[in-house]
Amino acid sequence: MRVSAKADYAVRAAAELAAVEDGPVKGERLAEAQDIPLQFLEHILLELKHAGIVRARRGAKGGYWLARPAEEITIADVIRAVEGPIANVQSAPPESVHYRGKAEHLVEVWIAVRASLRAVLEHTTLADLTTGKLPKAVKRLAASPDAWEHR
Amino acid sequence: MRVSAKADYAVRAAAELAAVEDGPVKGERLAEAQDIPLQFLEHILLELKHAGIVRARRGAKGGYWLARPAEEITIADVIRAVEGPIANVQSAPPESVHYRGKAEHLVEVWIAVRASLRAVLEHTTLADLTTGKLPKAVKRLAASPDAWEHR
DNA sequence: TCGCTCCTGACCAAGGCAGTCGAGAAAGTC
DNA sequence: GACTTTCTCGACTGCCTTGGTCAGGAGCGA
Repeated sequence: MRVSAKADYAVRAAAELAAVEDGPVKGERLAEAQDIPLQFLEHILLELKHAGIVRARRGAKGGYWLARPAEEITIADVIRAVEGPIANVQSAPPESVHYRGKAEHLVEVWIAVRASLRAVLEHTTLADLTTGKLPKAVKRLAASPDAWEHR
Repeated sequence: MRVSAKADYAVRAAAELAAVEDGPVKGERLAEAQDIPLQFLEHILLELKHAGIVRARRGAKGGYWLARPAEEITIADVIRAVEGPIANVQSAPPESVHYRGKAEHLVEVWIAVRASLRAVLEHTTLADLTTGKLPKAVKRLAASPDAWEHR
């Protein structure tokens, strides 16, 4: 139930890419802008490339750029690219686990958990993130003061 | 973004306890009912005890029982007892991280993620779970057919 | 062909995860 | 008081993930 450094870095780097439209940005610049260890970031960018989220060119004037418009890439896409499926239970998708006894309805709870995560992550795009114009439902969730409380 | 075996086990054991009201249940019976390795389960039950969710007595006729009524214990309580805070980013609470550059609004997204998890987990009690009468919002989330799709 | 930048695999330390083991301490039961 | 039952709890283990670093290679542009 936590967001790994890798996922966090990946989203931040992608956001940075979403904000520039003129040509490739080199890894070094992304690393500086977001304060991410360069060599680690390069691994992450490679995964994003393999997932078809980012493109890259080598050599002078090389760098990375988004493969699709920022409006069409969601945060969920980025996280899945580096972390695999969201909200697995015991490394298996929730719909495939089978509960017995008094825990039968637990599967519905995990499904609901996943659905509510998706509701946030699949509807927020990189464009939303860079402009700050988050979807209304997300804004509403983040607006409540006790969403900011620690517990 | 995954549910650990420990959290899953903890909730299942707690659900099993919620379903009996007559006296203590021994660890062995819980382990069998939910198919959980006994010795591992005992560690988990101990943590639940330290968190004040469960009580225990040793000796013949000993066992475990819920410290409070099942209607007053939420799944979030149980998960926090064994896993710590829900939805941390990089092992720190989301409201304490500071983003720069184009990722500034990311903090709101993580807050929204946490809030939406809480909306499910803090409103579902052990009583809801054993009776199958989940909160309406949770039912609604789990009812959508594509909540069950893999992706 | 030279310099730049990405690409990739190997490696590493620390810590978490999912348990197992074994000795003890309390609570009955006879 | 002996005995059994059951929780308590620390130690230990093997494996995997996390969060990196390092070194070399491969493609690109000039």
